[in-house]
Amino acid sequence: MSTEPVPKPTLRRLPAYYQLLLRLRERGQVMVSAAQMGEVLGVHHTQVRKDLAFTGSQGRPKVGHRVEDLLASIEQFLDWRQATTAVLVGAGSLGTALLGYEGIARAGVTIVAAFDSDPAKHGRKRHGIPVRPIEDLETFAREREVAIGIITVPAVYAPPIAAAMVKGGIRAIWNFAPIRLDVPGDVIVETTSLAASLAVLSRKLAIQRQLPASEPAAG
Amino acid sequence: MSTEPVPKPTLRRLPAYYQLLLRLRERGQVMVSAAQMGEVLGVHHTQVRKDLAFTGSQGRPKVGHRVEDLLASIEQFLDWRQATTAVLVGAGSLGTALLGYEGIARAGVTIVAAFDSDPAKHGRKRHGIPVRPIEDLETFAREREVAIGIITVPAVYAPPIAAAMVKGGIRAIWNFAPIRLDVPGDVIVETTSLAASLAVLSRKLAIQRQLPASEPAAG
DNA sequence: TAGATTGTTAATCGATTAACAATC
DNA sequence: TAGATTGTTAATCGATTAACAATC
Repeated sequence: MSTEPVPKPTLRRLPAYYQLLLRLRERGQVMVSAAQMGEVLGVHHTQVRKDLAFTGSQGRPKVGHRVEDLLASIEQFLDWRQATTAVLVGAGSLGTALLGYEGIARAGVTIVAAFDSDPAKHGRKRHGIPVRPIEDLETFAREREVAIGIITVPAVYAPPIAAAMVKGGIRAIWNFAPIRLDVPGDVIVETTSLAASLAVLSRKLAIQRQLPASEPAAG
Repeated sequence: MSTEPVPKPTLRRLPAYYQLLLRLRERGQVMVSAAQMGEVLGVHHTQVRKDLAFTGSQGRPKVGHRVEDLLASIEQFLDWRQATTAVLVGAGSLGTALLGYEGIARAGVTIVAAFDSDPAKHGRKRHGIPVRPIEDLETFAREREVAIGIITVPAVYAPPIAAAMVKGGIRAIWNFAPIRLDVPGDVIVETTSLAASLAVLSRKLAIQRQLPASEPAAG
């Protein structure tokens, strides 16, 4: 596998390609063109070709790509075949949803424990995953050699939890709190925000409300 | 309110600023500089200034911005003060999490009903919101003049649901399915993907595994 | 073969960062 | 005042789209 830099937008599109390919396979389709994939997903065909090229997959002129090959290329490129363990901190509404999110399993990631500060949740299970006291996080992570930490707590609590994760030897943090996490350079942090997406929607709606009878404007 | 085009990344950062400002206000802080905000959130200070300028907020040299003013500017810019109703289709794991997500209420959006194809869920409530048969979606949307439709179903089911929403007069769709939704030009579609973020993390981890003892690489 | 499709190189577009003048 | 901070203009960087040669 090459470690060549890949545009972040490319990485973000790969799961959409992957899920489309799964659907095509299910329908029995063997070959697919970049144009077809782009059409279904709303991505320019040139863009699709570039993205797929990054994964190392090769197509054949006039024929397209083998669905099976593309699935394998994406899996390998994202290292989804590698079994990886994770813990999640913050068993609230979003956290619980992630515990049941099949996209995590698809990426080869298994959440082996959840942690929460609320004693009422300790010992209970969410989607079959036990909830433990947050004090046990560091020890648990170290002993079980956990690779990924998922943070779904309010922003103020996120930095100390990240620190405990790092102490516990965690290699990567999937952060849902809107705050910068200060970690050593070899620890990966990927921050996600549902609110970000909602803000884009809010703004588009605000503009639409301003322009009642005309066409929608950009921005 | 201006309808000038605004960079999408700017819109996506606004909620993070907003939540930080809420925390600062709670701590009793009255003024804040772009540098401070950028420091906490990991955003370049020039970027913060540009983003805030889009909302129409003005700061004072040597003093900074009033926390209260920034909160008001962002609320107005995103039209969060406007009461808006929404429905959600797909009361699974992610859908249920969204029903309990406080960020939606903060944006002035109230989810008034959820819809699901599973009869076992009909008449039940999730986070206090009733789950109804999917057949009632269009009529409900029209009668209640619902503005936003949230789609949290598998990709194959998303297009017909989007069509029903459009028929029901919905103005904007928040789409969590990895598929393009074909809607009239005056209907807003904003597509979000949790898997996208996980793919970025997967790739970084894959590269880290390839370079065991050296520094992390890009891409 | 002809033509569809791939894959790559060049051009355009958009966002971020740097530089700097304005100002409290 | 001096210096910190704002806000804007210019330069850089990165991603997308267009053009086109290669090829099955």
